[in-house]
Amino acid sequence: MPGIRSPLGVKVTGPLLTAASPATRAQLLGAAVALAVPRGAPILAQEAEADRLFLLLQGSVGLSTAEEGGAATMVEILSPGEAFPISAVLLRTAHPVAAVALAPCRLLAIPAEEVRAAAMADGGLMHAALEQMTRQWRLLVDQVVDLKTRDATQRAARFLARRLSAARGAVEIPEPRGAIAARLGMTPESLSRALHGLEAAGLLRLHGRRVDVPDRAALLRICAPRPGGASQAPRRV
Amino acid sequence: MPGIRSPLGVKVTGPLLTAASPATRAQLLGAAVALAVPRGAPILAQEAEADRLFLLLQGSVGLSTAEEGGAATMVEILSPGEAFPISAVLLRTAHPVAAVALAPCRLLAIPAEEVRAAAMADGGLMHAALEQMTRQWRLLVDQVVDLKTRDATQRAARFLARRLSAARGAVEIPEPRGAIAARLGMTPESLSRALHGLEAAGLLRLHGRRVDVPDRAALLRICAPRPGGASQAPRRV
DNA sequence: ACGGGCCGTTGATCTGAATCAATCAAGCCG
DNA sequence: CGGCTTGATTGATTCAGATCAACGGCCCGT
Repeated sequence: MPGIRSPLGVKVTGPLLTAASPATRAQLLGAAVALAVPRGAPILAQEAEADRLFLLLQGSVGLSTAEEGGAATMVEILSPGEAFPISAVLLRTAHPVAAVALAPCRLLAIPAEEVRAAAMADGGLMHAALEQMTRQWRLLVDQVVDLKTRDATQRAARFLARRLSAARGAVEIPEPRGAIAARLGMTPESLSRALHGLEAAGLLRLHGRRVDVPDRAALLRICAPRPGGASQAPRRV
Repeated sequence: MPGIRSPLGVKVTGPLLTAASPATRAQLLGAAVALAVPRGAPILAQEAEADRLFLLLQGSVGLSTAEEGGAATMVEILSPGEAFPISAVLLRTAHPVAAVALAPCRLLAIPAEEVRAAAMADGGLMHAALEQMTRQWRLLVDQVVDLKTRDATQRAARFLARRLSAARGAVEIPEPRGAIAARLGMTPESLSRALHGLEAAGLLRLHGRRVDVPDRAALLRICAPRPGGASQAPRRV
């Protein structure tokens, strides 16, 4: 996908804006404000109404929920190119999850009013928004399946494999271990053990925040669903 | 929400169609075909391209995924009023989950072409589609939080409480126990123990497929997140 | 350079839920 | 009406992963 150079001089990629017409895109980018946030900074409070649409250019943003009891969960980790919170901005509803920077981030912020006006005028943008929500839904479906049918080691292996585009190579993990563990539904201790177990099996090598994966296919081979999981659907009810 | 009487004589409710203009709605309902399917019947195969949009009028439909290994997961259980697969129909993409009747169902099927044409012409329908995808996304967010932060008993209690509209009353559970257990991420044995544990605690009474709940609030009180769950987000990284 | 706090790792123990196995209730068909 | 298949329940056992606790390294600021 070709990058689009905004008036701010930053390259903008991501499926949402590329689906808009050039005129719409120029309009939106003209209203955009670039910002940088340090690791750990809150970007969006839980249940807040979104007055801006954020485009993640660099870094990593975690979507987490905290219940009154104090327990928090990392629901999703967003990578560069993603926009959020799409539906909260377009539908004028509160966003049920908080967004926090898990690594130093560069973001583009577009006023919600502009985005809504553009979506009204440009059907392609609305279509792309539906595509993005569908994509987010599918990612959560995958996560639910993972949580229900795979053990901790398999979930960790899949997480790394998904970050690796090529068949072999290195993955950068800029997020703190605790955030990854929360995203994967386990404790930091369990994540550490899973990762070191995979290293002991020769499937990867840990170098601080870099992980070398000699063979992505081998990593995924570990992830076959457990023969008898907590998962049986009624066959032929 | 007022019911809309279709040419087929069935009452149609649900947020998707009520958002369309009367003309669009009449057009879609004119093309609709009513059908009834028995418990256990497949409605939509996994990864299939959807040629029809289904509206669930009565019964219960399960969305499940099966991986080659044979393990299956119940991702979501749909109630009357829901439409599926919205995004697969509108975006012409394959639906990643299979749909199966968990109870005898009455459905309305609308050809995909009609729905796409209507969405093109009627902006309200597209908007409603985005709303519905957002709703589905939020339901999955809730499910992920449940799986990560609540134990089996709490998940079972929340499932029942969510089916109960009033503060007290009876819930009908037409679905087989195995399907519910799969939706909740546990085995049928664990679900049985959780349910009977709640009954022993006086929070509900089991009568076959009917469950009496004397106090919904008490049921939900059980569900406070575990003080220290597998859930800590990085605080002030 | 030095202290201190935080993050990640490692070890020991405990527990919730899966698994294995058997029983029981209930449709359903012949 | 009785046998048979299927689903729900109960019990015994096992195990993955949470919890509790301690340690080491790294980065921070002074």
